[in-house]
Amino acid sequence: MAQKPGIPKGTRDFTPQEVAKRNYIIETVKKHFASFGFMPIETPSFENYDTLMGKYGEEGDRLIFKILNSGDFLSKVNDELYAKKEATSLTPKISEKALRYDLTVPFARYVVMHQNEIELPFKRYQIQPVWRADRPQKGRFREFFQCDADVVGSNSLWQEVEFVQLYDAVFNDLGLNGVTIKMNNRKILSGIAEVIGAKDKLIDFTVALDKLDKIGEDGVKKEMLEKGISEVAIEKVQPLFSFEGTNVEKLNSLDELLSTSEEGKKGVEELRFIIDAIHTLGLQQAALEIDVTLARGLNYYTGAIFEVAAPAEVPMGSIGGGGRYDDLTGIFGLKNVSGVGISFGLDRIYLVLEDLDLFPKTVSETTKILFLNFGDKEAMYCMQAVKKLRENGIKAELYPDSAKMKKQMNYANKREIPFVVLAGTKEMEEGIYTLKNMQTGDQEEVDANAMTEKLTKYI
RNA sequence: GUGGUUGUAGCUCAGCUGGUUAGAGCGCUAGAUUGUGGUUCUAGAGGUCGCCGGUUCGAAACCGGUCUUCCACCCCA
Repeated sequence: MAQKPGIPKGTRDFTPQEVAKRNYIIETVKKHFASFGFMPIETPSFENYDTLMGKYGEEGDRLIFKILNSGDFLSKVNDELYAKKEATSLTPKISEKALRYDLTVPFARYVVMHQNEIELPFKRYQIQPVWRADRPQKGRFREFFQCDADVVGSNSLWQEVEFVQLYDAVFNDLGLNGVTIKMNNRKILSGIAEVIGAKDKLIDFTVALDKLDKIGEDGVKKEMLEKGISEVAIEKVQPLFSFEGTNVEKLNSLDELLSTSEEGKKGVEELRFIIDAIHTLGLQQAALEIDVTLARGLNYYTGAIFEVAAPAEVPMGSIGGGGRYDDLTGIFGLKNVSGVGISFGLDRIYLVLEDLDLFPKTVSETTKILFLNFGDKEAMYCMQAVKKLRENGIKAELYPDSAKMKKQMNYANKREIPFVVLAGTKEMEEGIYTLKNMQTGDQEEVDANAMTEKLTKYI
């Protein structure tokens, strides 16, 4: 009985054309990572259950794919626990491995495990798939790639400055104009919460504020009230709802708003340093913008927060993000090591480039020249030329079967191969090849050397 | 995890308030064309109507469940 083929939801197959385009993005990102001094590492696709759980909040725990233990895993569960049918307490008993959820936590684990062989500050990049048991929708998959660059072991704000430049360099190279690099600082958010007397509600406060552009001022206020933030407190942050102006103007208003908060002032100072530096150094095409509503990844970011928005004309969420975490390795026992990093969302960048038709036409080009097959004798004659072309770096191939000419020509056509060669008895006698240009339809008789030269020039 | 949406030929989709033999375009195969592709013409192959169950004399169509697609929420790249 034939099985109906399928793949799990939220996963995808990639065609040769898609792989070529994805590789183009990956190669571009890698090139710039390397030019900024980052070195590649790789970590296993699954980690110990305990390494991942509890690192991404309650929501994150739910979205981690757990791997069932091998063997008769249920036999070791006691009846009482089993009878409770409670996933949170049962899961750790039947699973001790889980699929990688992001690249940051495995990196923190890596740093701690390899601390004696690492030279600080350590700059690494990592391009690997991650998995989330999320419900898929546009630009959201259950298996997707992250491209991360992080530095650990340096508190210097120059790192943040470098990351802004790195974002700019990559998106500029990809020809993606009009991206906005949004920046915020956890200390500013803390400061605001402190000033309005809602320090204990920092997370609720920022999650609500983060939705400003989505649900509007009234929606945010409503949510804040529901979360138990007082009306008086909300009144104090009124300026945030209409936070306009240049970056410098925003910094000045923040200074004023946060004058009574030490932590808040520190945050503004950090942000000012980065903005000033970028202002002096300049960016090629990206816009750098302070966005006080930015609150992503709040579970571990402690300083800078980055997020990259696609050009306004594309309906797509963030295509990159990152931030600073002062003590990420602390949970694995290595204290006082600060890290800062950014991530590129490969799958979403792909969709944006596709949408704007920004992939170079050459990325998916394959074989340049196809030799038609008229029989074994002729094929052998062709293979000699094929070999020579390949030695000269030209992608060439012979049609494997002595099929009808129409079929072979059609094959070349479908694959958009620009040249075909017809070589039969006549050509073999004269030691030449009939070279046909598939675009113009022109044909000419050339010897192997002339053909190689012509193809080399064509490329 | 919550709410909605989608599924018919390889692909994109028709298919009337349930009615007997489920269609189109594109693609595919063959021929017109024995060493010349794209265009044209002719013929042909190809479907458990996502899956399971129910209602009915009768289900692609109605109902329930399930899987899948896409969307919103939650959250996030």
